[in-house]
Parts: sequence; structure tokens; C-alpha cells
Amino acid sequence: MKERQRAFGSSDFVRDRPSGTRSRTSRKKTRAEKTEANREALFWAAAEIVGRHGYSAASIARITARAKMAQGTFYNYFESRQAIFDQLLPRLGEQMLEHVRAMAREGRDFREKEELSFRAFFDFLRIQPHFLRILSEAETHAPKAFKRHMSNVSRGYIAFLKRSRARNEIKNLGDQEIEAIAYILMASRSYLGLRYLGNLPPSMKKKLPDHVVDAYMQLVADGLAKQ
Amino acid sequence: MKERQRAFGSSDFVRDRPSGTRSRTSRKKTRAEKTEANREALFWAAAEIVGRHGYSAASIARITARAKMAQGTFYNYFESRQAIFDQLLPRLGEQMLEHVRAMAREGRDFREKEELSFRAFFDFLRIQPHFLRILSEAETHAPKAFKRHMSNVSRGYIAFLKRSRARNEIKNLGDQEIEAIAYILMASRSYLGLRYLGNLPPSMKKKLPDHVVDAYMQLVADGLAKQ
Amino acid sequence: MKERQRAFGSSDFVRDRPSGTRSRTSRKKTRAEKTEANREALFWAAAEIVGRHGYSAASIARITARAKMAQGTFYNYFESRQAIFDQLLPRLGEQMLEHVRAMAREGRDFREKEELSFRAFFDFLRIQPHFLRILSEAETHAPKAFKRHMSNVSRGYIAFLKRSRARNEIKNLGDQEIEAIAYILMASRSYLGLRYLGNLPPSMKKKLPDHVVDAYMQLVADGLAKQ
Amino acid sequence: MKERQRAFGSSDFVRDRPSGTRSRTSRKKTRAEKTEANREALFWAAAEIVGRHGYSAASIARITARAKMAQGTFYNYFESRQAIFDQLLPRLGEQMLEHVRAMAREGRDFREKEELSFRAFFDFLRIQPHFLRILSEAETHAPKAFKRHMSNVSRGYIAFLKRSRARNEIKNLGDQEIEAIAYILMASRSYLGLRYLGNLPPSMKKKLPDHVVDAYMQLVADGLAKQ
DNA sequence: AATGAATGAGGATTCATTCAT
DNA sequence: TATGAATGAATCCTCATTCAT
Repeated sequence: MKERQRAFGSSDFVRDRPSGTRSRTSRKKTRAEKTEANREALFWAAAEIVGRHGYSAASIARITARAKMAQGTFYNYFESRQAIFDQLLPRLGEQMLEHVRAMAREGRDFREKEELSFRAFFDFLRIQPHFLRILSEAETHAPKAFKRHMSNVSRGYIAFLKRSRARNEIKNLGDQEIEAIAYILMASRSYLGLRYLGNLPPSMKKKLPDHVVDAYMQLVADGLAKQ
Repeated sequence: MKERQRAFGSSDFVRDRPSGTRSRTSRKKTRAEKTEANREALFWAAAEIVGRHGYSAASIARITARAKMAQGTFYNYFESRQAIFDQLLPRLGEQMLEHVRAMAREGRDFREKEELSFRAFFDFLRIQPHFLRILSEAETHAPKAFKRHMSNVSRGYIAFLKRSRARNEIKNLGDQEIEAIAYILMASRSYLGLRYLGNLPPSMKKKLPDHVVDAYMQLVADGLAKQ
Repeated sequence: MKERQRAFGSSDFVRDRPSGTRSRTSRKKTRAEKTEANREALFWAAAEIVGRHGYSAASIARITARAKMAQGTFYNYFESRQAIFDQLLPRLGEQMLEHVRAMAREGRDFREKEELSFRAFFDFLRIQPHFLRILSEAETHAPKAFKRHMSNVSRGYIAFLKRSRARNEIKNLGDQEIEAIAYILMASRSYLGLRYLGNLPPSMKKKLPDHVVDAYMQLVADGLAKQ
Repeated sequence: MKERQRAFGSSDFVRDRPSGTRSRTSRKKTRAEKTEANREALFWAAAEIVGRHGYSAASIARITARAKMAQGTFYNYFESRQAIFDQLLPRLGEQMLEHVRAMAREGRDFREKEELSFRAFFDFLRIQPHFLRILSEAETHAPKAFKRHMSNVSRGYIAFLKRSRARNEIKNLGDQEIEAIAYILMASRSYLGLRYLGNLPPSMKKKLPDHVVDAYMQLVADGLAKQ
């Protein structure tokens, strides 16, 4: 249960930074940089622990131990335990969206975009395997963030579906139907992630099996195709 | 935060009884009946609290307060706090399956059965509105029960899909694709439940809007139809 | 930790009874006999548990479980938990004294009597291996019984020593010295018992090694002999 | 039953310090010193309570109250209640041995050394009157420490006896007999301590009566003398 | 800004005792 | 008389948060 190994949640947080800001090799960090680094360390420690063991297991003691800091230091960076919880999902969710959008952009039509974004989501889970647990427990432990995330993501999805509809790439569904479809597609990603990538020791970054992509795409493409 | 009112869930357990055995009005309960009633009271108090506030908020103090018992009494009925958590999902999950299966049985083909079972699921959520939260946090707080539930439900779903395939009512998918589809359909129910029935004061038993059923059935029926 | 096996502390309690009163084979017990048997069962269950795990581990639940009774039944036989604790040492102590005295009686002089009683004590420990622990923790958990036992036993020992002194079988010690000697001899028995018979699974009834008897008798006989 | 007064034992720990390091009057304690002082306060509070009322009466609440700390603070200094119990006997036992050895060193032969160490033991009991109870209940409440202490002390005693044997100062006993004798001598100290210094309000530091020393030395010296 | 000790409320669990059956 | 459920106080321990250094 001790959290001494690997202070930083993962290399992901480094990768996360716009590459220009990466600290030059072996220059001493400025105060601001060190502050930022500490906040990051805490954030990723929390993400790791919540992702692996759940919000209720993420005590300040555990988070700070993993971030190699004293307990008290936590409160220089976050107002409270709840405060850091409230930031987990928004930030990871935004990361996820960026990652997915960047990929989907390459597709030329609904089908291509949808497959690309579907694959991108599971890519992202390999980078950030804790995302799904952080998401699912957020409903109780960070409910505002959860709602915001869900409506945020669904809004994007709905817009995408409406654009596809306008381009005649999918069935002519009503707006309300489109919203429901968006939720179904979001749901699929979560459950398939859970089923096919879940519970992995995070070193073992399995890939989503192709037959899952096939099944999904058959259902979605045919299910939404103009008849 | 005090838990003094009777758990709503408990009406369900009464409904659950074979109607012949319902205790005659104002007869004194036998010892065995009282024991059973207490266990039920604790169970539904826990279900209510977990469903509404999450597992970590379900302290023994809170559960027993809601069930109007002394704290120590809890341990006459359950070995530990974890023990009652481990029973929540299996029991509610079984209830859900029975409810859904009973409805689906009436359908004549894949499409009818699927729609009936889909509607039945949301019926069930109106009876047992805490089911979804109990399910989603179970991943961390009752992981064995969670896995068993998921594989239990998916097994049933997969069998249903294979039967439909054998009857030529749906596309000729491979076994692996069928499993993925099963997860997608399970996922849809959860997320749509969350979106359209979630977060309700449990008295307000909203119905799932028809356009959601439409959207779902269009996607699924066309998505799985023989082309 | 469960105490289901072997309701009766040991065959000792049977052996304990004056042989005339032993219940005739397969006659139904009278009410009084049954009552008595229950009390005995509780007593020996308590002795066993205290002897093996200490007073603080001897909960009513554990005692009654071992005696195969309901918890509440305990209070038909003993006023309180403390009450049964207060009876353990007096009764076992009395048993011990009887056992030892019966043996010592056969000796003709100080030396013989002392050796016989010394050996008898360790005999007794094989019959009643829990005696020493019950004794040593009684100082805190049944202090009155402890004091009474100690003064009871020392009184007997002192009388024996004084008689030996009167018969010129030992040194001419003052009364105060005699008391100190009595404590030393009692002490020796306890510690040697602990060292050479202690911590045994009570089935393994080891015998006190002869060299211990030798050492003791050399010390005592020469130490108290007229010079 | 409240534990508000300062533990008496703690004066001992002060006395224990090399005199040069004693904190100057009214200098503020450094953090490290305060930490050390707290640990000591807890230790001696526990020793006092265990010595006076037994291990099972030594609750964290009681210990911390006596040490004038919040309950939670305890766990900054000891891993668990058992942990502090496990330290009581080793530490007091070591103190005892040092005290006794320092005195015995002055003796020139077996007889002198034995008398000095005997007297030193009772000296020590006046300083540390809880030692005997801490020792006797340790058998059940800190069994590993108990065994280690016993074999530790007996080892020293046996070595002393063997040296005396080699110098022809005592009878030529076999090794096994020597071990038994060692236990007898240890036993005597305990029981005589209990009888003659026990149960005292710890302010009343009675001295062991001379006639007890006489009796003991007569028994031991003559009992072990070459005939 | 960083530390880590201190706090005390809150949590799970145990238990002696009571009491209705 | 025997039962075993009910009680609620007491126990050990954890933890978010505060604060002096």
C-alpha cells in the first residue's frame, strides 16, 4: 500500500506539455517551474491512485507520499482534497478530447472519422489507463465535474453527428434521436474499454482487438447508414 | 445527512414476496420474520445510501440509522461492511435480470425481444433507481461482484444474440464480434439510464422518452440486420 | 479463533468429581445435574481460554461458544464475566493444593516431602496445563483471588517449613526468613513450570526432566540443611 | 480512572540521560527534542498503566490522556498499540540488566556478586516498580518479547553460574542443572519482589527487608556451596 | 514554500449485558 | 431455563486539515 515508487504518475504528464516549454536539460528550475512541477506531481499522483484504487482510497497521505512531498505541502497547491478530485476529470477529459479530435480530423467522411476517433479513444486509454475509473466514480465523488464532462463530450459528439447528417452521410435522425445516439456511442467506448483494456497492470498496454473495432463499425455504420 | 426515514427501496422487497405469504395486517411478526425484516431493512438502507451517495458514504452508522437499529445490530446480519457491499450488486443484478427476462420472453423475434428487454431495463430503473450507481462504483468497491455481474449479464446477452444469429434474425457475426456487440448494448442501457433517468429524486419516476427507444432500436435493428 | 471444538475444557473436569457422583451411564440427568453440568462446562471453557489466550481474550461469546451454549445462558450461571474470572484461580488453586498435599503426605521427612510435593506440582501442570497462566494474569484480572491464593499457598508452605524446623529437619531459620523461603520455593515451581512445561500443545504432556528435580533438590536440601 | 497526571516513570527516563545532555533550564526544545520527549511520554505512560492495571487496560485513549496528547498523535510515534507493548519489556528489561550488572561487577566472588545483584534487582524495582507486572503479563500480551527477555536474562545468569563453577566457587553442577538453577534464581527475584515490594503506591518506595536477603543468601550460598 | 507533528472527529468492529420469546 | 437478537459504549485506527518551525 505504500506509495513510494514512481513519484510522477507517468511520463504522460511530461508528454502533456507543449514541447516548447519543456525545461532545458540540466538547467536549474525557476521557482515558478518548480511550483508547477509540484502541482503536476500531485495531480498525477492523485490520478494514478484514484484510477487504480478509487477516490476513497486517495488520501492526502497517499497522494503526497507518491509525489514525494510532505502532507502539508499539498495545501499549498490545492485548497482541499475535494479540489484536486474536481480537477481530475476535467483535465483528463480535455486531454482525451484533444487526442481524439486530432485523430478524427484526418477522416474524410462520417465513417472514417468515426472509426478514427473510436480507435483514438482506445489509444488514449493505453496512455492514460486510469481514465475510465476516474470517470465512472466521478459521478459520486466529483459530480459537478462529471456532469460537465458528460455534457461537454456529448455536445461535441452531437455536433459531429449533426454535421454528418447535414452532409447526408447518415440517416436523417431527429435532434433528440441524435442525442441518444451520441450517448450510445460514448457508452460503447467506456464499456468496451473496460472489457478489453481494463484491469491491466499499466505496463501491459494491450491494444484493442480488431474484431472489436469491426463489430463496432458494423453496428454503427450500418445502423446509421441511409437505408 | 441524517438517515432517519425508511428506505424507499424496501417497498420493493415487499413487492418481491410471493403474494400469498404477505403478512396479514397487524399480526405480530414471529422472531424469524423479524430477523428477516431486519436483514432486509439493512440491505435496502445500504442500497439506498450507496445508490444515492456512493459506497464510501455508506458507513455502518448511516446504514443502521436509516434502518432504525443500533450500530452493533448490523453485525448480527452481516459479517462486515464489505459483506453487505458484496451482496448489493448480485442481488439487484439478479432482480434486474429476472425483470428483463420476464418481459423479453414475450417477444417473437430478435427485434421484438430486444425492444422489450430494452424497455424492461428502464422499467426496472424506475423501480430500483439506485441500480446504476451501485453498479458503476462496484468496480472499485466490490470488484468480484462487479466482474461476476458483468460476465453474468454478458453471457446471457451473448446467448441471446447467438440464438438470433442461428435463426437468421441478425447478421452473421463471428463469436468475438457478438461479444463486443453484447457489451455495446449493455453499455447503451447504462448510459442512457444515467442520462435520461439519472439523478432523480426517486419519487419522480420519469419514463424513458420514446425517442430514445426509437433511436436505440433504429441503430440496433439496422446495425444488426442482415444486409 | 472460533471455539466450537471440544466443549468441555478437558477430561479434567470429569476427573475432578468425586467418583461416587459420576452420573450413571445413560441415565437421564436430573435438572440439578444438568444445571451443574452447564456450570462446569462454562467454567472449564473459561479456564481453557484464559489459560491459552489470557483473560482479555476470554469474551462471553467465546466462552459460551466453546461450551456450546447461547450467550445469554452464561448469565444464568454467573453474575458477570468478572464473576467467573474470580472463581478460576480459587478453584484451580484448591485442586492444585489437594493434588500436591495428597502426594506429599507420603514423605517421611522434609526432604522426601519436599521432593514429592515438587514432583506433584508438575504432575498437576500436566493435568491442568493452564494453571500457570491463569495464575500469573490473575494478579491484574482477579486481584483478590490472586492475593488469597498466594497467601493461602504460602500459609501452607510456611506451616510445613515450621514443622520441619521444629523437627530439626532444616536449619533454624527465623519466622520471617521462613516466609521468604516459602515464596522462593513457590516461585521456583512457577518458573520451572513455565520453562520446562510451558507453551505446550496441551496434548503433549511432557514430563519435567529429572535433572531439574535434581537441581532443585540439591539447592533446597543443601540450602536448608543444618550445617 | 482518568489519566491526567504525569507518569511517574518518566522521571526515570530523565535520570537515564547522560548528565551532560540534560536540557538547560528553560531553553526551548528543538523539534527533535520535542519529538523524543513525546515518544518518551507515551512510552512511560504506557508502562505506568500496564504496570498498574495490566495490558488490557492500556487503551490508546488512556495512554494518550496520561501523556497529554490527542489520540491520533499516538500513531505518529508507534505503529500500533501492539507495537508499544512490544517495546515495554525489552526496554525495561535492558534497563534492569544494566542496573543489575553495574552493581554485580563490584563483587569479588560468587557470593558477593550474587548478593549485590540480588539487592540491585530490588533497587531497580523501587525505581521501576511496574517492571514485574509488565513482565508477567507479557507472556500473553507480548509473547515474543517475553521469550526473548527470559532467554536473554537466563543466558546471562547461566554464564555467570558457569564462570563461578569454573572458578570453583560453587558446586560442580551439570550444564542442565545450571540452567534450572538460573530459572530458580530468576523466579525468586520475581516472587519476592511481588511479595515484598508489590502493590505499592509507587511513591512509597519501600526497601526489601534484610531478612529476605538473608534468607535468600542462606539458601543460595549454602545450596550451591561446594560440600 | 516545505515540512511533518498535532489534532479530534469519524469509521469499523467488538463486547458485556439485557430482555423478549 | 435457554436462546440469541439488540443495544450502545468502548476500542483501535485513519484522515483531512491546521500550524509552528
